[in-house]
Amino acid sequence: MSLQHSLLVLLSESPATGYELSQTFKKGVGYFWKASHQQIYLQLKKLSEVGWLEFVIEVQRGKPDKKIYQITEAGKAVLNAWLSSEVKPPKTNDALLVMIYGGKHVKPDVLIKEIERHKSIHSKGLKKLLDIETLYLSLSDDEKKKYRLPYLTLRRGISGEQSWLVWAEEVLIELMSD
Amino acid sequence: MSLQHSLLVLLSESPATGYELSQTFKKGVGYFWKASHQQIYLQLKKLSEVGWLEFVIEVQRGKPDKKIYQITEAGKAVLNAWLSSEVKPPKTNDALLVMIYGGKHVKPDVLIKEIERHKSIHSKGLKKLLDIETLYLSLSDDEKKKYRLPYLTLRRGISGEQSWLVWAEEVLIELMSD
DNA sequence: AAATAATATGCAATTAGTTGCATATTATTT
DNA sequence: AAATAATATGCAACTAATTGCATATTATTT
Repeated sequence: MSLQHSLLVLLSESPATGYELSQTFKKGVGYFWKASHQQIYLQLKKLSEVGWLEFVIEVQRGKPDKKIYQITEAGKAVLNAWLSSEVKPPKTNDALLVMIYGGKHVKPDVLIKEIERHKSIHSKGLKKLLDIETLYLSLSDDEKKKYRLPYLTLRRGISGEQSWLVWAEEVLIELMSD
Repeated sequence: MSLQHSLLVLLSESPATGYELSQTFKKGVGYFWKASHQQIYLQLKKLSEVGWLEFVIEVQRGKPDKKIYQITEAGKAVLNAWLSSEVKPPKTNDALLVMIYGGKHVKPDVLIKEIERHKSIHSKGLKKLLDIETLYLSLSDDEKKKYRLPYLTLRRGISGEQSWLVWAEEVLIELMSD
């Protein structure tokens, strides 16, 4: 179950609160992992109970207290073992493709509308990723070296979105030629 | 929950057994939906109970009996309503990207080996999809028209694999330049 | 000969993920 | 003023998916 490993990877970089991690998934690395805040808190608790994470509580004024988690040596050992293991490719379950597959039962307009809506979502997603890339490319060479591997994952996020958008254009052209 | 809708879409094409549907997901349309046979049987049972599917039992010699499911009129109505609804884009949870993101904790060789392994899996997957495309392209124009929309989904399967393989090459070149 | 695969279906325990709800305070928007 | 968002954490019910196991027979592979 790789949510735990995703959390360990992120925390191996720097300590963080559950909320910060939730935001990271929402805004930063959602192109390769997504999880609800409830799931994240649940797993952080479990990881703490087995000793792979520890936390300090920081009291705040005007806001709830923070629990800042950081990875333990045991957590690092587990993470390193996992990083040397084999993982399964992700499974694809894409409801839009199911819709297109069965699309002969509805009018092309219906499909076109939904594909346009998804196109808009993907375009926004791509823009976010390109903004992150712009930020990365503005770093000094030393800093770039530090984030080289995360940048490679971002490249996948970007290339995946771009290829999706190219395909969506192909589909729209085909549907509109009716 | 779109496994039910995936099953309705497939059965709107022609009646099938749970086993055949399971094979279809394994060999034909796994690029946009995957499900275990247990999950498929569970959902077929549910869909039958609510009247969206019905089945006939066919006795076989030397093999277990078959249950051939087909969509009902109620099922078609539900499917049509769903085909006109909005669906969410799929969520991506890719453990290989998590590994690459945290890859500074292991030697490049370790990452390279796992990426090569995934590359092999993806290449085989692409070859399967290209074989299906070859089959489609060998059809008569009339038959092609019949499968035009499923072919568009296949195009996504293919373009997704191709873009992944291009990206993987980029990553390997970067990792091997160390 | 034994193990595995294929054909076909299914039970059930376990794990993973989703959704709604909640607490409490401040800031911003409607 | 009321509603919503942001900051932060969390409980719990429900749904979805995974995994292991099972039945029974034949065919193929080791």
